[in-house]
Amino acid sequence: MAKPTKTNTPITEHLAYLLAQANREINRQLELRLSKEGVPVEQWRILKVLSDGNGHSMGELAEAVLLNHPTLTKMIDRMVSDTLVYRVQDPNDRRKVLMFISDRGKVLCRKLNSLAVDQEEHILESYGDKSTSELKRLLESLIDSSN
Amino acid sequence: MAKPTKTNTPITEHLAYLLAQANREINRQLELRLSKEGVPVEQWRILKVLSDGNGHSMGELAEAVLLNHPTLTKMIDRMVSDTLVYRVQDPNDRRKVLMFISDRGKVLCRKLNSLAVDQEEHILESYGDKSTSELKRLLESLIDSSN
DNA sequence: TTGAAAATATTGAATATTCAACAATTGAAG
DNA sequence: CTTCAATTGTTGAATATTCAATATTTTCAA
Repeated sequence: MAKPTKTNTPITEHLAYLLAQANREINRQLELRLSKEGVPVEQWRILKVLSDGNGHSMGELAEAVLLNHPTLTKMIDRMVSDTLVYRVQDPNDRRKVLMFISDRGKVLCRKLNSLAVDQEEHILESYGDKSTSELKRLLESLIDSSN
Repeated sequence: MAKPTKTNTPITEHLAYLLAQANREINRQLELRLSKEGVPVEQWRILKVLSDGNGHSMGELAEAVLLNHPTLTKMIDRMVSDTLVYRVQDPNDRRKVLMFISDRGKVLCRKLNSLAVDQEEHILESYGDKSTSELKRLLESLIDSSN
């Protein structure tokens, strides 16, 4: 008795592919909005994390904004040039650098937040309240289960 | 009467962020498996799309594997060097190039498929059957609603 | 207390991606 | 038909990312 031949799964049915596709699409839309202020998505994330007013080390930041260290260092260099953020050496551990958001950064961050909120609202409209919160829940739990 | 102050949404609650995070994690795991054969995820996708044996134009491929044209061209150059795929000029429209998978490509693709299936099974175990299929359904519908 | 290992951030070279310009072909309007 | 705009794919320069090596500071064991 032959085992039923496994139909070769098309790529569009792989979870990894669906995630990549959805991520790409949503990110593209967000990028489009944020480009009104000429800011890449990653910089918005950085500003948002720093906008709690606390100092965050580079390692912490890299983790939070999903960038690896050297990439973050170079992006922060640009943001320092633009006076959106600034570095302070951690007095408690001088290996570390603490990043802070500047006043200019805060102003920009508020504008970006409202652009991002626009997008979320747009998604809620076309995709629905229920689906959105359910999707978020499932994504969180997937992320959890992957650690 | 003051409108209730909107608590500034932390970044971890944005759909765009959750998608990026989940995508990154799942992709990292897949990358790890495929690295056993020394092949990047994008090349696996290309092989998988081409493994239907039909010719696919560069534009079609770029769309399917989520790469933009110049990036795809250069990746295909590498794959042609590795004799995994080959180019044929489309006889019906000589602007187009049709890509085909080679025998060597097919052999590699089968190995990669089984590595990818391993991963999907691993996800099913830790994350659950029900959650996985529900997540896939929601992602598909999000992608649909974004077009 | 000293010295080796670990943690943290940055740098520079190698690699990859993207943008804009280009070349070739097709389609379609006049 | 002819010409001009649109489509398709590639190229080269500019930009960004990554990997490996480095410098600095801290931790901790002997």
